[in-house]
Amino acid sequence: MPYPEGHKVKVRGRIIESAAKAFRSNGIRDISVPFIMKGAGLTHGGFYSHFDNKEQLVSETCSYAIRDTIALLQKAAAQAVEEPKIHAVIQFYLSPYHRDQTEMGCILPALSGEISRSSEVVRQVFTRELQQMIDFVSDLAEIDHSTGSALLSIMVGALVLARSVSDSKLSDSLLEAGKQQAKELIKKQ
Amino acid sequence: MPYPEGHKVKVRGRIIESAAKAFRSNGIRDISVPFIMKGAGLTHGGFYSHFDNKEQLVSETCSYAIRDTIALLQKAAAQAVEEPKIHAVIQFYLSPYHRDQTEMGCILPALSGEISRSSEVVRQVFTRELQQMIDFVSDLAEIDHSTGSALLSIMVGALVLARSVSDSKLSDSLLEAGKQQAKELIKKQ
DNA sequence: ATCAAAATATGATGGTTATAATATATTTCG
DNA sequence: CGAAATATATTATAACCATCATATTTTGAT
Repeated sequence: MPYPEGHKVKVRGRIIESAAKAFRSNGIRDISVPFIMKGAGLTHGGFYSHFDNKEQLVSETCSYAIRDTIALLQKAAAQAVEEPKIHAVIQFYLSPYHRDQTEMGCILPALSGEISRSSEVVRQVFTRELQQMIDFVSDLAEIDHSTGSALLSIMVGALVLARSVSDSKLSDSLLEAGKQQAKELIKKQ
Repeated sequence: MPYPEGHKVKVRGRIIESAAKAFRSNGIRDISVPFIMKGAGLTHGGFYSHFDNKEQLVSETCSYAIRDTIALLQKAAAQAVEEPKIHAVIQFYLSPYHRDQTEMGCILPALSGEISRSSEVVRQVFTRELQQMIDFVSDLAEIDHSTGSALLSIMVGALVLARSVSDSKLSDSLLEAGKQQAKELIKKQ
């Protein structure tokens, strides 16, 4: 059994990380397998010994990236001292920083458009992970899942619009409006 | 001057309509120039006598499609009899019908992900039209533009998530939650 | 009917893509 | 140190794309 224990698993992980970065800032369709492999420090040929095809990578990357996003938001929540944790999450999510750092942030605004046109398999994976995301925000805000869904919707919608707009003032105001109403939405319950 | 008066303008319009349909249900990157031309009843070669390049078509199609969407929502508003017009718009926007008829609906959930990664020119056009959209919903709901932005955000976010999910129950509940909170959001003012 | 202009079609080019087949390099174990 | 196994690289293929150059068709005016 040549090659160190778990070597392949590690490389596979690196490919997924590379894909997650690339997909977040450039979408799925615009990123090629060779480019992803280069990002993992490899050449394109080896790809198919790790994954059956690009679709499988997309599925696994989605799953990874949402879990990664939840971890990121958990960290944001942990930073809260006085304010409610959910406020810290909203504040971070709809910050100019998160808007501009597409490489690291939540995949929902970046990829959900493309996911909606993806294969059943990809969408199934996405569905499972989105549930987790809804659970996370609902629990944190101590609201029911319906309100939690709406909270996530406003966060995703505001961020995706803020990113599409070329006028920075309008972009900022979309974030601000989203933040304000997201907090209102929680209060009501 | 051969060919009827305004012939070229009409054909150009048909190309844009074809592009709007195709982009809405399949995204920009996944739709080729030959495919768009076929949709307009033409072959690919003539494309470049109508547009400088694909980017220019994308810009004009964006502009057209948002104005088209506003018209669609105006029609929905006109249908309202008892309820406030804005309720009718929200009801339509977050309906299963609108979720499933990607070919005709609003382009924001379908394309804003890709727009955010598009060229400055495209994003400028998008910005101008999005402003119109915010004006439209704000005026209709008689709310300020900040609240109007948030209203649009929740509508877009809920629809894009509802479209990405493979479980129809979750999808429906995302729409429902969005509708409910969208209406709450207006009430508060 | 015919002609010239305008619109469209055909065909070609250079690039990129996902994927597969084959070759090479790397590592552990004997 | 050397052999076998496994991971990675190289090269190849077939499809598709945006764009361009050239040919053909369509049309109103003569």
